[in-house]
Formats: sequence, structure tokens, C-alpha cells
Amino acid sequence: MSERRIRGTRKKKDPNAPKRSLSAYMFFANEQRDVVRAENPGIAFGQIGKLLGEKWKALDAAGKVPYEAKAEEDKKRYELEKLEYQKTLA
DNA sequence: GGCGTGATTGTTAGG
DNA sequence: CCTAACAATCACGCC
Repeated sequence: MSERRIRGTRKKKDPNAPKRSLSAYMFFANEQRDVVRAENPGIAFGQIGKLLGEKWKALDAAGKVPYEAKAEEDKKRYELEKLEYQKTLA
């Protein structure tokens, strides 16, 4: 039953809440957003979302590499904040 | 020792 | 301001 808790009501979890990190999608979306939207002037968000996601994997495992790479480095970013958060929280 | 959970991340668009 | 598809994530805490 792991239905990704559809973001209905974000609840607080930690006092400092370091917030995890981004995902490969976020980095990929960062580039697609201006690209996809540029090719789809006036496209509705609902369509972009789908069209974006299908293309996301549609490109190539190596294509997402750069995004993955950033996702990994971003994680480290969160890793640090969370570490500091734990220490400061404790 | 292995497990599941929840929380979060960012984009788009419009009322 | 918020939500919803789209996807990944993945660290955290726990017995």
C-alpha cells in the first residue's frame, strides 16, 4: 500500500525540516520546461505534465544522466543540511 | 538485519 | 495561494 501520499495536506515532520532533496525529474523538468513549453506555446499544464513525463523516460537512460548526476549531488546538499539540522536540533 | 513510510522536490497553468 | 499529473527519491526511524 505505498500509494505515494498524494500531496493533499503537507504535514510538518521536523522542527527544522531539512526537506529532502530534489529528483532527477526536477533537474530534467528545469530544462524541459523552457523547451517543451517553447515547442508548445499555450500548452495546458495538464498536458505538459503528461507529455513531459512520457518524454522524460522517452529520451535515453544516458539522457537523464545529467539530471541524475545533479539529483545525486543535490542529495548530498540535503544530506548536509539534514546533518546540521540533526546536530542543531539535538 | 531488513523493512516500509512518509515527506519532499520542481514544472506548468489558471481562478 | 493551491492543486493536480509527471517522476524520482531515499533518509529516517523502528523492532
